[in-house]
Amino acid sequence: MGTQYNPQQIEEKWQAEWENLGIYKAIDNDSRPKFYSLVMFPYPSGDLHMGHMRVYTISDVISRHKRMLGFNVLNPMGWDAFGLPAENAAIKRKLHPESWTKSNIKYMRDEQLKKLGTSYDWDREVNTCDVEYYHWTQWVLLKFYEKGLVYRKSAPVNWCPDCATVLANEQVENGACWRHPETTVEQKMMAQWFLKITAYTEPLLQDLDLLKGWPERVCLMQKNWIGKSVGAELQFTVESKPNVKITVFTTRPDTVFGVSYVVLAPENPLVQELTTPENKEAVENYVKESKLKSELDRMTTDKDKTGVPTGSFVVNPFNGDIVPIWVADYVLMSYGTGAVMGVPAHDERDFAFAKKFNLPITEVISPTGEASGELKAAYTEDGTMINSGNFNGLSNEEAKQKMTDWAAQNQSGGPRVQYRLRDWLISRQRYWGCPIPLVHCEKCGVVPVKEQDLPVVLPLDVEFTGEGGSPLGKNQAWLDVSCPGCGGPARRETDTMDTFIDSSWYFLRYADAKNTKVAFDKKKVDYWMPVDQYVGGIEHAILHLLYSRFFTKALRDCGLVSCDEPFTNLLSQGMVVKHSTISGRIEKMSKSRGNVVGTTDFFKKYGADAARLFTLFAAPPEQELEWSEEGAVGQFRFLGRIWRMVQDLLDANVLGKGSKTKKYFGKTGISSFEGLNSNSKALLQVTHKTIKAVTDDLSRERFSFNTAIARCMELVNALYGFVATSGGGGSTESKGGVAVATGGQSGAASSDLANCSEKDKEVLAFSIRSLLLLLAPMAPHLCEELYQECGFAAEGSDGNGSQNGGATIASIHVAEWPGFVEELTTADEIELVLQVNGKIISKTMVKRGISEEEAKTTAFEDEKIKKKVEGQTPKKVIFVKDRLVNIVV
RNA sequence: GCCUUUGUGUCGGAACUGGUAUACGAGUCGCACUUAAAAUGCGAUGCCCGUAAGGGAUUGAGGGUUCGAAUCCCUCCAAAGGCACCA
Repeated sequence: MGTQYNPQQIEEKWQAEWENLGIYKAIDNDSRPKFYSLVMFPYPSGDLHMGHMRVYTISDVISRHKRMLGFNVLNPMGWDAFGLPAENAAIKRKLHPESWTKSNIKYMRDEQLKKLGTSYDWDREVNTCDVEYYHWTQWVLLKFYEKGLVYRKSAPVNWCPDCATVLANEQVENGACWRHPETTVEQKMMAQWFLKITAYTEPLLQDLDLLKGWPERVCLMQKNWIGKSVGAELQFTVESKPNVKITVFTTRPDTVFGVSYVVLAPENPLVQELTTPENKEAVENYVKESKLKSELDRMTTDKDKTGVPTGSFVVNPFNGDIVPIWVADYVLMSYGTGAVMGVPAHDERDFAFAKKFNLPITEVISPTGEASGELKAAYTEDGTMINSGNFNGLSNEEAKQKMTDWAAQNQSGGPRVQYRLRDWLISRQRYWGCPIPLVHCEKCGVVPVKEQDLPVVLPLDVEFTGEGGSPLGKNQAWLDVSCPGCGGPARRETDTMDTFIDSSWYFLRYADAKNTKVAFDKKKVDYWMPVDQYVGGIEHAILHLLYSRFFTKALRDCGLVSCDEPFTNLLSQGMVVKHSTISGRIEKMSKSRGNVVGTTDFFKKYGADAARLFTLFAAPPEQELEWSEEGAVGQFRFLGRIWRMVQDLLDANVLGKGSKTKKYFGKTGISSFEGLNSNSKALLQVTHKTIKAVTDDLSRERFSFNTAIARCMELVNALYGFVATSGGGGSTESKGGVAVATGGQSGAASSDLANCSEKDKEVLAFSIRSLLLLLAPMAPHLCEELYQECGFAAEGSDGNGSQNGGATIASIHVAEWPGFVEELTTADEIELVLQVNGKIISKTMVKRGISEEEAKTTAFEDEKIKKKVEGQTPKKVIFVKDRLVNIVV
């Protein structure tokens, strides 16, 4: 029997065995309570590193724990396989995107995810670039088309020159492409396909309140992204053209008496119409200049305000004031009405603009109710209305309401809600994506492909030149099609879908992954959905999570699913960072930073269990984790410590098949101190305490894997102490109520254990069994191996059943999660802290559950306390049960 | 500029609803085993004063609430992230 812990010898063996046994298969419509555990599926880029492994480890531990708790667990995996890198690899290395993607998937699945010891139900694997999958992506899009959620419009769009395609607003960060932070996004006017996500703005916003299991910051980010502003629309009639009105949106209708000008965005079509001949040249130049500016330049807040007057004027409907119309690029055409009213006294931007161009500044809200003379800055706080006609004297909050009402009654506007969220631009001028199932007919216009003609298959025989648009546009045979409407000549849409569409419904397909008739069976989806626990990176706080919420609501309205929200609970794990020798800083693990730790080498050297444990132990899941070789080796040592102890006990016939010790325990195992000596009692107590603590740590409220492992380490330390003392060598002393060993050696001593009482050995066996069960979700291979070797597997049977080699092997991963007895989780003696004025003076051992009276008496009898309170009368004595007595003098 | 989060030993981090600050691990040191090293087992280890017994300060800084604050409140400082001319 080898006593060396060698993960290589056990890990692959068990991975194969688990697959054989099929213990990770989810069962549709099972009677057990369901638990849908989901992890954001990866893009098959080719090679996962330890940084990637964190999210899979966390999600896997949750799944395994739930399985042991008796849930019917769905823990699936798949591939977000359409996307640019595949296409770029095709251009660069002359590989077809399909073969490149497929070989990456094979490697990542078989050599990386499986070797991590994950518990996926691979029968439900999905791959978004498989025609069996994207067939249904197209089908879903057609459903949305029927609902009027898909439309084409010509609009200024974000163009990334590096990707050679347009991007959605959500994919633009700081004016640059989300994939190419160095590449400034250009604005282009193009006819593009959009998904009407704005039809769901309010539900998307309101239902954030339902997401109690989401991190607050994610909800907040979505809320900010949706950007609801409640205000009013006000209309200003053009003085020279009474039939032309300028509509502005404002959140501050209360400041309308302070309007000293109105500004149009340079792109506003009214600019041309309202510019007087003498201002024409200046305005045209200004508009031309601002078009040349990049989005990024225009967005910088701290640059000087620019603008030119149009020469026209408008009438303020409230007070009849005549104010000039300006053009300025601080007003954006894409938000609100593309026109704003300028109130310098109460808006910082307007204040800067008015100062620069010497426009009047009229104060209409004052904190004191009196005009404060010359303002040095805009006053944006609340106050009392002044200089505002009939509204004077009101609070500005009241005035907001009353003035909006007034505008509505006088045909000059009314209440209006404005959102920042805009429709989702979904077309991409790229090849490696899901074809859009629409055709362009000369006669009929845009016509959807008939359902029975789906899928529109992406042709594989195309040429990749890397220049001049999508290869689809050059594939004449694919391009030509007869119109589904009139049968006449028509042309396929050459744009493909944004890959975020593929990932907006993949979690539904897992419920019924192999269905060839429909996208998914509604019954199955309704059984599994919503996802009970989703785990993924914070980078998708807006993008993927908002899109998926939208899809779920839209599909619900198509009658295809029943839930309102797809993901009940969300865990956003932190990044894995490591010191980079390139930058000299601690940075996110990535190839370009040269700080990656590969999986294969690590698994070979220390095993997947050690990798998993370190990832879980080094930091709480939401926090950043710094990879450290020493720390990881520490976990390898911990596993070795368990391994050696169990092997020694097996060799000594204290455990395992050769022993007479009881191997099968009920859910709570040994649940009484009866007949135990002090050593066994202490060990049993630590065991129950550990079961309680780990159970609590793994619960959703905490997901505190790091402390769960720490608790297991304490149990192992206690076990070593027990073996040493009970074995004969060394003596025992009590420290904090727990027996600990001093001296003695485990290896030699364990053979002495054979002479221990059966009762002691039973406690030891129970304790070890509990340890293995608690650690099983986190270190699945080692725990399974030792569990089987000890013969704990045949629980419930008479113990003679075939174990290794037989068909009836009961894996630890389907064993029942251990229970505990509350009374046995604490020692009967506790340390009572004695304080004077909140300072610790003394400590003393007392019985657990000591009464207030007794505790106080004990405190006043304590020598150190006596000395401290001597000659003073206690004002107050505070007692906290089983914790402390505090004497206030 | 606005919003959010986080500041605890040499390092990663514990301390759940205010009640023994520094669990667990890493590192370092010592002892045992060994011809030796590694591995392993055992022990020590936040800081200052002290030979010791013991004492003192301490959870980014300062203040407050409380018998008692890492934890609650206020101000400030630092770091990370999000939003950013959104009217």
